[in-house]
This record gives sequence, C-alpha cells and structure tokens, in this order.
Amino acid sequence: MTTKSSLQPEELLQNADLRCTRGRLDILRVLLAADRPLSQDEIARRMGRNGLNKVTIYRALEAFNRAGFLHIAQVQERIRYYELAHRCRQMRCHPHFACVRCGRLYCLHDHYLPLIKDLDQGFVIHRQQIRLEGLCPDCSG
Amino acid sequence: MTTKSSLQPEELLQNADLRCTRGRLDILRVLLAADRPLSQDEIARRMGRNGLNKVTIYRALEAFNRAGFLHIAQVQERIRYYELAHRCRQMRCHPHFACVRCGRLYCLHDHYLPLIKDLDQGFVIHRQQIRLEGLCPDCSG
DNA sequence: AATCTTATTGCAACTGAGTTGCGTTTAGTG
DNA sequence: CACTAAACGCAACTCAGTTGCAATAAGATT
Ligand SMILES: [Mn+2]
Ligand SMILES: [Mn+2]
Ligand SMILES: [Zn+2]
Ligand SMILES: [Zn+2]
Repeated sequence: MTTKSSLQPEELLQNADLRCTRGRLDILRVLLAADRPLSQDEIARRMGRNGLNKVTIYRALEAFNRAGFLHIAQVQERIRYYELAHRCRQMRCHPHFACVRCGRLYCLHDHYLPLIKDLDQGFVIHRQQIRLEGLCPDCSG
Repeated sequence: MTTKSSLQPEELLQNADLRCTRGRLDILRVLLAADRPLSQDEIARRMGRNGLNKVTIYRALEAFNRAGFLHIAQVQERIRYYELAHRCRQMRCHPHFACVRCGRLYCLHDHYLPLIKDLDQGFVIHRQQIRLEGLCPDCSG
C-alpha cells in the first residue's frame, strides 16, 4: 500500500492538511466504494443530491493527486479516470485493462510487474503504470 | 518488431491498403525521423511547407493506427502522442518515461517487462503499455 | 490517354473535458 | 464570536480532437 495510514476519508484529508468538507468527504466515499477508476462525471453522478460543482470536484481531485493518495489512471481517452492510491505498491501502480470493444476499464489488483531498472543515470522514477488493452470476458466470447 | 515488413513509407501504406499520397508519406517520414512520440501539432510543424490540414493529419493517424503500424503513446495529458509501432515487440510496447517537471517524454527502447499473465479467463490482451513518471536527468540534478 | 470510382483532403463549425478568474462561503483556529 | 485562508459556485474560456460536406486526386479500368 502506498499510504500506511487508514483509509478513513477524514484521516486522508487531515494527513494531507486539507479541510474536511462535506463535499470532499463525499468524493472520497464515492472513490472508496468504487471498484474501478471513475471520471469526474461518474463521481458527480454517484454523489447524487449532494452534488458538487464540476469545477469544485476537479479542484478537489487535483488536490488529492498532489497529496499523493489519488492517482489518475492511464486510459487511452480524453477523459481522465481517478482512483485512490491505496491499491498500488509504492511506485508500482496496479495495472489496468481497457476493453477496446465495450470500453470498460478493469483494475488488475493482483497483477504486478517488477519495476523497470537500469535506467540511464539521472532518471528518478516516481511511478510506474501499466495499461493492457484488448477484449474483456464479456466481449471475447 | 511488430511488422515484419520494411519501414519504407510506401510499403507501410500499400500493405495497409492505403493510398500513397504525398501528405501521408510526409507524415510517415516525420514519424520515422522522430526519436519520441509526437503530437499532431508537432507533426504538422515538422512537415513545414508541405503542411497538411489539421483534420487530414488526424484522419491519417487514425487510419495508421487502425492499420496497426502506428501507436498512441500513453501520456498523462490531454494531448495524444503518436509513434510508429516498429520499436514494440508484438504485444509489448516499449515503455515511456514522462518527466513531471519539464514535461519531456522519453522512449525506453531497450527496457522491456514481461507480459502480464494469469489474467482471468476470457481476457484477450492486444497490447501492454508501460508508463514511468518522475524526473529526467536534466531535472533531477 | 480519357474515364470512373472512391479514398483522401480542406474548410467551417462543432464538441466537451478540463481550466481560469473572481466574488462568496465556510472550516478551523483562537 | 471574530478572523483568515481554504474551499466553493458560476460564467466564461481553452483547445485537442471531431463531424459534415463539398472538392480533389490516387489508381484501377477501359
Ligand atoms: Mn485501478
Ligand atoms: Mn516511444
Ligand atoms: Zn469489453
Ligand atoms: Zn525533465
């Protein structure tokens, strides 16, 4: 796990020196309950009535990302997908599988590859992400 | 290498049943000469006088991608970066390193990781891409 | 070489995820 | 309760990539 701390929304925010607001707690609850990275739009829709302004959600996600407990999953699209970082190992993020047919995105929580090594002198790796694309079980039948 | 065929622009197009036009040959020459994935804008600028319309470039890249000899490199940005596929091994693309400070993108042509295996029944992998982010030699000093 | 078919191209207008500026609200401190 | 900086909402913006359609040209056919 990237964060040793608990996954309580309150603690995530406090540890990052972010204010504990209703909206940010809601965003975190949505992300904690999600089983795959979500777009801003998906997050907003899952917040339902408590809906925050689009801009506010983007700014919160940006702050979470800066704080390090949120990742932007690599998807070959214009839309970004966000997820909490707790399922990643230090620099190695869990891989994602993108289905080229139905567009679904899967988290491969239990599939890790070693970190790339022997980079040229001077490269400092912060994060390694892996993306698979192909057909998902629903679409390969 | 993904393609057994030569890297002559003409052959790439003919093998893919695409018409050999001046513009498309120019795009391919630019990509062949590049040492990293390029955006549409960068491609256009490197074509200089022979400049094609933006839309035409996008449509050509789309066709190349469908034909399989061009890849869209995974970069955590809104802009897409394109490169020829000849430096990738079957399903395993060569990794890319993105510097979080200067924004530069590096191709790691000689660094490969094994293909992820033991996916759940039904997943069919077409491509595996790896993205590293961190500081490049220029920025880590 | 002239003709035909249809892939390719250019242009203008569009789309929409993400951003910016700024005035208002509110969490957290004391 | 007052204070201050963080968080918020809204309107307007940006700009990479897309779409529709008419004009052009590759290359196959006569
Ligand atoms: Mn994931
Ligand atoms: Mn590359
Ligand atoms: Zn699928
Ligand atoms: Zn750098």
